[in-house]
Amino acid sequence: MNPKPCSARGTPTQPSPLQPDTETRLTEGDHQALRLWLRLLACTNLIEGIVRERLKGEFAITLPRFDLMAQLQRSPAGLSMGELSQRLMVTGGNVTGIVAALEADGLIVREPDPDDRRISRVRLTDAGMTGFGHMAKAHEEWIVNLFAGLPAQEQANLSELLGLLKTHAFKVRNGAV
Amino acid sequence: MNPKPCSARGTPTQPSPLQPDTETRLTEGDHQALRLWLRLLACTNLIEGIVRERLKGEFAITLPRFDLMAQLQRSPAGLSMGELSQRLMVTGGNVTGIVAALEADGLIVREPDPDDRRISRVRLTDAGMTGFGHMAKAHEEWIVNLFAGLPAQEQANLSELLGLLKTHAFKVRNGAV
DNA sequence: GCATTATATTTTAATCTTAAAGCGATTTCC
DNA sequence: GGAAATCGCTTTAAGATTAAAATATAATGC
Repeated sequence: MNPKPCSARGTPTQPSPLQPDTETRLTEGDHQALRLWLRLLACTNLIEGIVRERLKGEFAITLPRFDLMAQLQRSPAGLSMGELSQRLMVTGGNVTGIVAALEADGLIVREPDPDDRRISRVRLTDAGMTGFGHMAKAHEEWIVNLFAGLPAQEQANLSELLGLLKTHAFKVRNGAV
Repeated sequence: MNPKPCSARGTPTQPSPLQPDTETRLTEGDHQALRLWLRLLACTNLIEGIVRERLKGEFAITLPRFDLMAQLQRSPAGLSMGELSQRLMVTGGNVTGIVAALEADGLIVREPDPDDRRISRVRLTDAGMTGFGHMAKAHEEWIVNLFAGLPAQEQANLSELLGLLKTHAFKVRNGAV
């Protein structure tokens, strides 16, 4: 049996993050699925850590703020807090905090909805649009480079396998298995 | 171009977490690597969210605490704070907080090192060992079931592809590409 | 021996995150 | 038209996380 840990972020002792290799924690006899899970986790955390680090280092922005701006960039007419919550798949209270931070930086604005006084409409400012354009371009390049270790055919393969895994995991979560 | 977001946790508006499907945010013309990255992220977050939810629901424990106990279980002689920090790949300050919480629950103990007064030695209590045994057994079963959608051969395949991806991403991070 | 440097840990301030409670505004339904 | 339910959002409390500063101990180098 020999139980194993199951998460992995990306930072060692004190300074500088990034160095996730969850797999060092493995022993003979572990179940294949457990090993695979730790590798999947290590891989995702490695890449996510790199993206976070670069966003912070090159654009002084956090990943959650980048993600929120990405949603707004795709909806130029603006989104309500609730729509942001759904699309980012986080709680409403979380959106409240991130929106407040971006608004304080002048990257987004909130306007009252003329028809429903419960609703706030959020959209990018001009500064937000310009800034996000630069970030998004760099971000896409990072991802393409990080995945360049796999030829296109292998990428398609990986995507296929992950699709199967996701579909099955969804079923398990919803009690359908 | 059409820049995309790049993270995904697992919770919608207000209550109940779990529901990550980052891929709904995709548009025609996105680069293959970007689509693959979002799928990888969605997959990992889906599974991690399920594990967190079950650990909380069935054992009233968080994932970071489970991971820390897993490390101690593998080192019956105990580990220092610094060793825990390295193995969990988180900062020392983070370990301080998690250890404090587990100690308050009586699952672990901290003892001074007889030779070096800077060092704290941390190990599972009897209650911690017993409790972790149950959790680890359930945890492994969850993972096996979540991955049961892929036959063994496909799992080996996925592992292989992730290995290549991880190796390449490491190189990119370290400036070797 | 003593000053300097290095090591182990904790503390602090920020950020992100959730769940739950609270507050207005709107809709429903007699 | 008014009570009740619902909806949209914010606030609060708890936890995880990092970076950086602070503290205490140990090791090194004259």
